[in-house]
Amino acid sequence: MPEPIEFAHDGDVSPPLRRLGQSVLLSQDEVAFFENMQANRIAYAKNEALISEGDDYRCCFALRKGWAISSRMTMAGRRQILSVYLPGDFIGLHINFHRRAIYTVSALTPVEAALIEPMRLIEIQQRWPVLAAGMDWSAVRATNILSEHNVSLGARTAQERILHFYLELWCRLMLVGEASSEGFDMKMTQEQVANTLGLSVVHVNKTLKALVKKGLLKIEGRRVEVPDVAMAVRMADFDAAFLDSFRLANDASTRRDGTRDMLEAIDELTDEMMERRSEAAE
Amino acid sequence: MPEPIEFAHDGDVSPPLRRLGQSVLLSQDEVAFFENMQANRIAYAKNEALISEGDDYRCCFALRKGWAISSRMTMAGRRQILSVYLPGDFIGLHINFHRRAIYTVSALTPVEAALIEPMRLIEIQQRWPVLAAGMDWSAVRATNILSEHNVSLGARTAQERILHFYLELWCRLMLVGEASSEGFDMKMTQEQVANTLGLSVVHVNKTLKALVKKGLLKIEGRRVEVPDVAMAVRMADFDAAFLDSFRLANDASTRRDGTRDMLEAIDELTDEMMERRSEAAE
DNA sequence: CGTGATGTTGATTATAATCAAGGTCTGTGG
DNA sequence: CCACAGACCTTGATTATAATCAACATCACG
Repeated sequence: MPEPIEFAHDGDVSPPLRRLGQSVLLSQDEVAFFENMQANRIAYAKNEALISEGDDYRCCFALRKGWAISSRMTMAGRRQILSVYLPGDFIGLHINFHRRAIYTVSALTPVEAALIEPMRLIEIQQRWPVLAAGMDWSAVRATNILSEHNVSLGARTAQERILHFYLELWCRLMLVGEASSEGFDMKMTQEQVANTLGLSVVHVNKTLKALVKKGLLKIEGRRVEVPDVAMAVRMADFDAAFLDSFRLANDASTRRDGTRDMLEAIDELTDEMMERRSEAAE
Repeated sequence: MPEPIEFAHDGDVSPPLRRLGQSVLLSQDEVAFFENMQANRIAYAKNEALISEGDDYRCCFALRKGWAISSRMTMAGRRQILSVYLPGDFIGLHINFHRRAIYTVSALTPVEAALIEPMRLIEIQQRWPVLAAGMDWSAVRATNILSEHNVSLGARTAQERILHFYLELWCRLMLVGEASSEGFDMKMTQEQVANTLGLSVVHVNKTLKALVKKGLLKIEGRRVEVPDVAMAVRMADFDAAFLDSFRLANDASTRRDGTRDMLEAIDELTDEMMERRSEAAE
């Protein structure tokens, strides 16, 4: 029976490990293997491409520092941002299933990424089942986020969309210690937000102003705060379940960072919302 | 070394197996195991729910007959359809990662589904690696489709969106022998299309009319045809790569159903489009 | 026959895109 | 230290796209 490890400080572990550790109970061996695996690190400058659409380069990354995005170009010349990668996220986990990359991944800020060769992934699947389960969950979570964006794009107003997206980022950042319960630092420009949420820059700008005016957001430069979380969660129809459901090892005892309070608060609001949603359905 | 199996008629195999066989080279044992696994079948009536949002029921299905959809309700009372399941697709492969279902799955037509217990999935992962790889690809493909819908919702006009969606369905149906190179039978109402593509029913109706008028679609009742595939593919910015990239066993020799011609034609158009897209990017 | 679900159409309104112009901030080179 | 360029943000005016509203038509089915 593997014994869960205790870290003196969260700073001791890489963000990817930290995220894995939140969803899965890793043994010392697994931790060692995983941290070791990140030896091969690459730094990317702001705006540099990690993967380009059409490449037949097949490699996956664990994001250690910085933000990245994946995007696709439309023939009409529009860019759609498909996902935002934050520290701790895996990039291109399934790239090996394709002959060539079907999207571009580029650094939003200076980035440090650990390169994970395909062989490593196979090794993990064969020899480290718990690690593999954690990475599976990571992939499932990425799909959940994508689904949630689908709901936003298809069925939410600009205000709801933007607010929802900001809350999502905030939650995700908190889970890797890159945001406090006060707020977070937004690394995306309004244009990038627009390309993520299917809106024009101008409209994003105006909508943000409106949200600030309503007291749903507080924005000073890059700094974002949410004055009234309960109100924001309600108005954005936000449910943290899609970010935080794989709780095999994810109970109170494993969270030593204050993250829990906020996520629990959102969970509570969720129950209330589930009911109201059923009512709305008839 | 397992030997690939040959079927006298495609009708001899279940749609899920047929789809797996297109992406992965299965041995006789694997085929036997997989077909056996589908013993436990459930029939659902039109509109019946296979899985309901909030359920803690955890089971996955292989869809054998009929169409199904997954959807979510917004608090504002809007419904967003997240994915459409066609014969051969897996439903809820990752439902075990969640405490409770985060979306509803319901039958669009009468449905026959094989129930796959969680234990079976674990067994597959441990004992049938090739089968597991095929199912992994299935999951990746589902994510690709979701990404593509994201692009549609965020960066395509109503006409492009609808045309793209119809082409997607056509391709997917051809791969399971439910459509011919002439066209296919649309099982969704205009309202369901609207809820998938983030449009209003009225607008879907008018846009469909416009597409028909332009000669991009031909619609008679449920029957849909695409008079000029090349034109349609170009105008919808359609690239079949996201449906058909995992070609370990997917070369000419494994396709005995005429599907290849059309997909290859689309592939050819794809190269041309890739170039134009790069130009558009600058 | 009704009755309910689906499809169709035109008129009106709302939301967001586009266009155009400035404004602010930051880093760079003179 | 200042001037300048480029990236980003802001704002108002105009236009386009799609939603909403309101009928009515059609069809399948009990």
